[in-house]
Amino acid sequence: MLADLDAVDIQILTILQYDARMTTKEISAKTGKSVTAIHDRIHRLEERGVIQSYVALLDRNCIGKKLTGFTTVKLKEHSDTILSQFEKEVVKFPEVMECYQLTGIADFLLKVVIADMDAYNNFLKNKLASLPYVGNLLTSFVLVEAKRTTAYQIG
Amino acid sequence: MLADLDAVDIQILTILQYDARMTTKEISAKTGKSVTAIHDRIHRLEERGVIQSYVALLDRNCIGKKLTGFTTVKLKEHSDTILSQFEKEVVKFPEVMECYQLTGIADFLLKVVIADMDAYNNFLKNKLASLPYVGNLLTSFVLVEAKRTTAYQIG
DNA sequence: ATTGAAAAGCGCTGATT
DNA sequence: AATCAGCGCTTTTCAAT
Repeated sequence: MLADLDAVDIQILTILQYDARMTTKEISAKTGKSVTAIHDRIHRLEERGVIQSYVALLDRNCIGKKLTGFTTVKLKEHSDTILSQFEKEVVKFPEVMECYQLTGIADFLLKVVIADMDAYNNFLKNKLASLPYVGNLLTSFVLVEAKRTTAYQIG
Repeated sequence: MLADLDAVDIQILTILQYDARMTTKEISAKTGKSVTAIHDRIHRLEERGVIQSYVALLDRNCIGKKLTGFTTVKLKEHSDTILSQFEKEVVKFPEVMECYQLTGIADFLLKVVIADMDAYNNFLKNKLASLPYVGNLLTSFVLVEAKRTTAYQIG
């Protein structure tokens, strides 16, 4: 599962995490390796699953998602069945961008990205709270997004 | 800021959010529009900032990041200067993937992705807690990542 | 494992309808 | 808007070291 990566692999991954449109030629120039070598390495990184996907990141304001919130969820019961049943249902909501089962005070943490406060309220009342065994809900809203990256520092 | 997008734009954005490597030719086939039309639309979506970037997403297990945690931070004082000073410093840590200023119980929420529990402990003690005006820290660890997507549902 | 060169496909532009 | 043609660049493959 843990892939052993040499310095060139790390360079490639670091570049592609920030700009997936960089050409093999440009990466070749930056690394001092040949175009084919870069091409092969990228191909192997994809095959090994180190690179999972290439995606476009959008500006959420441009598509009318003005509000981000984090909602912690406590369930009323905690059997494996009930936890996984909740998980199975909650991930279907498109507003739920992320869902984590956590240690500590709550059972789940949801990151919700949505149009506005009315929509959030509607999501909580009509969608989330209507799932079975949902107990306490506690929501905090994002005032400032100081940092959000998908790029890991490698090595 | 809010871009008005027609049905074809939404189709394009939806596709590229999941697979940024799809060619204009393929998108053309899926949408029934010409290749040039798709090309122009993508170009305009990039220029308007609707599409912010194209990135590669990695499997964090492959690069040795086994632990994800959420740490809430309360500061001892809450002047604008102190808040923005903290923000400015905390976003420099590469372990901090996301940092939000929140409403409610805490001042900041950090998403931290890191090698293991020892590294997290070290991060908290030697990096985070050493920033000025840091008060209470509360961390929850991710047991299960049930959903994590970068793709918004549009429209 | 890396290289260089050749082949095929894609992005991009401009002209035309 | 769509089609077509054309150029350059990129990807991809192959033979060779």
